[in-house]
Amino acid sequence: MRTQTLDAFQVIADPSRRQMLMMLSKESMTINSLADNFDMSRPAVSKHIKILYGAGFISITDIGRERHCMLKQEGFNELQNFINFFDKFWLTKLRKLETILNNKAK
Amino acid sequence: MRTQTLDAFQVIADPSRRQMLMMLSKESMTINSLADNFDMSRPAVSKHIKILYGAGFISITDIGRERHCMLKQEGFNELQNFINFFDKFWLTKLRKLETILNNKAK
DNA sequence: AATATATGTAACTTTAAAGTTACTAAACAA
DNA sequence: TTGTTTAGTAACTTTAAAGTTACATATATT
Repeated sequence: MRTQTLDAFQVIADPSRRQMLMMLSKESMTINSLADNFDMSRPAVSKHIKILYGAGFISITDIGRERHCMLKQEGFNELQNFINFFDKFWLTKLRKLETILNNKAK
Repeated sequence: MRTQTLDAFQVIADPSRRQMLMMLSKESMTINSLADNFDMSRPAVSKHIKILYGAGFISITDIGRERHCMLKQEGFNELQNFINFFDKFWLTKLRKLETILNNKAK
């Protein structure tokens, strides 16, 4: 696995990482407690966490030898912007259709 | 390039495909007119379009030998659900914070 | 009919993401 | 101090996404 920083879209392209984000929406978790829920080695989970951290999806607080991961809003911003753009597109399209229908009804 | 169907998240992980979706939000375009805007071969664009089509991001209307591509809402649904989930998460978190602050102010 | 245009497909190469195992380092517990 | 737990890193392998070129096919155009 490459540890080079991935962009927000690449980050959520991986199902395991999306699953990790979902789990972290319930409670903050350590690397090991996350790893318990996945069918992959602990180092693999560790690298996913590094990627999530690097892209601003989570923050990490070290408590002794444990690393506590919790969600961070920053990473989601680019995705929200993308989706918002197309939400507006579909809304505009719908309005145009309504206008056409209204004109026909006259 | 594999032509196997990719999920919605994998589809938008590619910057070229996101760019294609942005362009199609302005106007419907043929494969060639799309390809003119990218620094890659026409077959490469053709395969991206196939992927976008396969995941429900675009519909295609054949007119003679031309294929006219236009946006289709279906492909965006899964992404919207994902983002909505976390939008709600942040909103809930904000409300909890407000409650705490209000209690302190008493 | 011959030619040009628009597109798809097959076969191939390159690259990097995702995983593995083995090892290291730091914090804690005995 | 010795051993256990938590986590990161290095080196490596596998796989598939992304691109290429060459060729095939169908529709227009002349």
